[in-house]
Amino acid sequence: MARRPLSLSGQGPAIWAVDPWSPAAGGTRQLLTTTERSRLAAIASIVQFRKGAVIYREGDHVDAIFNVIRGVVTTYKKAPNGNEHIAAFLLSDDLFGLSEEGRYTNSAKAITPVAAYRLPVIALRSCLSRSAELEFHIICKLCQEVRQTQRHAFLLSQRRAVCRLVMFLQLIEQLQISRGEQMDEIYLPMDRSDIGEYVGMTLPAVSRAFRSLITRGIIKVLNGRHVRITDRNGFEKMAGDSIETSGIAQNPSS
Amino acid sequence: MARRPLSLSGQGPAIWAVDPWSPAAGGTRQLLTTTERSRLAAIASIVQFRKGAVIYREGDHVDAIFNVIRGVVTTYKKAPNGNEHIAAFLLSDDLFGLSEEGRYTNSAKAITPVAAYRLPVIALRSCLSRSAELEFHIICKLCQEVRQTQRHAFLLSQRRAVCRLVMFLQLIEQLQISRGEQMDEIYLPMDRSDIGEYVGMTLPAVSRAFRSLITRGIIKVLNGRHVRITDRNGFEKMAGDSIETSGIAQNPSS
DNA sequence: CGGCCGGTTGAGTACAATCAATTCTGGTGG
DNA sequence: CCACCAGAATTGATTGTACTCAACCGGCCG
Repeated sequence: MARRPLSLSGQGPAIWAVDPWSPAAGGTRQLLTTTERSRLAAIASIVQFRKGAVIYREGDHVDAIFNVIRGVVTTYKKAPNGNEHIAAFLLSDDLFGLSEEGRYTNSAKAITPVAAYRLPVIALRSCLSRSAELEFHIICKLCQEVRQTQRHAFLLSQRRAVCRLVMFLQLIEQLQISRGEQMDEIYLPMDRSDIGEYVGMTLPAVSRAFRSLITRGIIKVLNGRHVRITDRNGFEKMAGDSIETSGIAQNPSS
Repeated sequence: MARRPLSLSGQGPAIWAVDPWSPAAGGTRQLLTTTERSRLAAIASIVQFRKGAVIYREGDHVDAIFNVIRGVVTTYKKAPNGNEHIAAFLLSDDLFGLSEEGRYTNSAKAITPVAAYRLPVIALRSCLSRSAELEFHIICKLCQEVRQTQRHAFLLSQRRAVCRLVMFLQLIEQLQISRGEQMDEIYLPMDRSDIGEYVGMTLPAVSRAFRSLITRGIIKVLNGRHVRITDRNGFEKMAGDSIETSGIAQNPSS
């Protein structure tokens, strides 16, 4: 909430993504050059939000987009029946503030304490129009965004609950690996309810799916938020099974 | 399949989308100027596909992206259990060929006869790097893409089948309205099976959901592919209900 | 006419939603 | 330090919905 002029934190806005076209150009990395970052810093301010704070609401007039520095943000939408659906988790170096005809298409809230750059669209647009290079980097990030959202949709299309949960864990793990964080265990910055709203199941169902994986010896959960995969093979298998509840290896006929 | 040098069909590649930031700048419209289109035409070739033809496969090396001229394309992914999941339906003036590190992230196939521009990425990149304006239009289109994919995910997060189907019909209707096609009835260019793979249900379930809407007098189906909404009010209601099977108007307490 | 394909319908079952009770956990104050 | 509380998370019992498998229909083409 507290908005203050850009101080000396970081080197300016940052975008973490992968070039869609260069084969394996170092995988995911920082796309912006230092000059681009400082140019963006010139138009940005830093904003901070407490855990739980709503950053904007669906339908609000858009005058800025955001770039996460620290913490976790979710974008979400209320279903007509009252359920909330989480569209995405945004981590550091992610962008958020997607809009349509000048209105935000989702609401956004901080699920941890958050610091972010606030980039006014007017200034940003003129900044973009002067640099094809910078725009190209935005294009790369947007492609990343589309891929991520497609993976989310793919996850949601799975019928079995455990399967959805496993794919979710894979998603988060992939995210953390690409950011170079610890690879031996998965850290979940969100609570069970958030997970449920993301994977399209109720809170009890999330809990049961976790239990199912634990009793099968596939994962181990430490503080509720630290997950360690104890049976990588079974884990991957779990992502794509239809009915085979236990290991009753039914022959893949046809 | 038949690739031939660009002839005199159309005025070159086209992109149909909405500027995310200008409030109601004419809604969805043609983003590219005629000079941009002819500049792209210079590097494009026209390709055609028969109904059912696979255009590329997930994991193939990427050397071009595509811009639909006529017909309908789907991008899809095979689930580990064998189910196919449709990520998107692409219509005229849409782009497809999303990739990651030089590999297509989905497969693509024509579900009707299709004509498309084929834009080699190498040429396209150098074309983009010379025009910030053009890149900005691509950015707008990508934002559109993200929104559309988020709507898809939102649809998939709904639990009731009829609800998903109604949201699907709304999606298609919205698409056709924004393109200025006939608004009195919805035309479905895809078959029931495709619908099922998009909305995450089995073919019988799709059929039953249609029947449910028909017997309730909410829609009327003509040739299987032409849908007319006879009870707009009930239709919208249907999009967001939890259990209320019939019209047992239970008071919206709280 | 017979087969094939897209689509519909029917019966039984499995999975997750619902509602509700209970445990666990972290934080607060006595 | 412990009792207490509130919120998060787990577990239990029941019900409903959509999946599965299978039969059936209607149009189209050979």
